[in-house]
Amino acid sequence: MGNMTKIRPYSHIIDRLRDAGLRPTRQRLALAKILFEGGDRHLTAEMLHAEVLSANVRVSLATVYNTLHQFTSSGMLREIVVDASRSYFDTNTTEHHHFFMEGSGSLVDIPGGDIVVSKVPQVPEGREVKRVDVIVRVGDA
Amino acid sequence: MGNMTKIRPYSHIIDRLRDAGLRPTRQRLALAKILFEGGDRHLTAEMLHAEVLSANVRVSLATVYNTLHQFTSSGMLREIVVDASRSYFDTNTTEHHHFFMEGSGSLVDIPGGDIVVSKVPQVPEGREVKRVDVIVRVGDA
DNA sequence: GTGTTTGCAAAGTGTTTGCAATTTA
DNA sequence: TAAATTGCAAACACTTTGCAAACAC
Repeated sequence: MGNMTKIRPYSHIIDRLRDAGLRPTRQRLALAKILFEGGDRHLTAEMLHAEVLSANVRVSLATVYNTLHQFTSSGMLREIVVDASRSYFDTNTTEHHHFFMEGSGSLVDIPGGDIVVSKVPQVPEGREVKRVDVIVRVGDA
Repeated sequence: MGNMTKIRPYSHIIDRLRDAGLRPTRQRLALAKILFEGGDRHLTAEMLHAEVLSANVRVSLATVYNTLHQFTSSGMLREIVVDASRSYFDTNTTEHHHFFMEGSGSLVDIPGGDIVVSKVPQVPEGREVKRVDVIVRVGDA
């Protein structure tokens, strides 16, 4: 049998977009394919833009930004802030944390269970914890 | 006896600047006074700039940025990233973590011992952990 | 006096926006 | 065809930089 990944149809991506209320346009399909069929990834808008272009799909940077935000709003991506001057988008939306390599500016996942955050103090009255981010900053090699 | 805080001389601030190899200029003194005599604070460059101006000390925004970076390099401040697009500077450089109030964009300290991060996985070979940041993101009231 | 620091205004970065043209359903 | 989406270029917010004038020692 051939490589299942390669002959995988677009239908599941199309369904995912439809479920999020987004029309499966050429641009969104190309971006979703890169984001969701490459395993767990951490990309900035510029990185993703360069990657679509190199796959020979013409998409503007503005559309990349719009799309990343739409995907984030519908829960398909999570935005990660490690560096005050660019946003990373993480395709893994399950509970987990990150190593941040200060030299290369790259992120590496730390599986959810591998870090335990305990004793988080009570949140100021009536408020709700949206998320706990743990970033382990690692120096150069 | 009078209020010790009020009559406290500038000499200790001057010493602190000198120890960091920084000349105690009018601008740096005014900024250091706001930063280090107001307890634990979390300020952006713009916030600090507004505050010096309202204390009637003329300092340019460029100098505020320069000074914040000089203070950070010499360990008097710590930079905190919670929001891609602006940096906060924390006058508390001891081990601790933060609540981030998404509505107001404000930070609240969580004392060092109040959160326990355990089982941080081994860092990729030969690298060193510089810092572990825990940010508890809290929704609006 | 000499080297440091400051302020200004210009430049830089990553990101967002307005709107006409294009595409999807 | 009606509504959604795209791309462009301009606008933005925050931050950095170059350099002459002002300042500290």
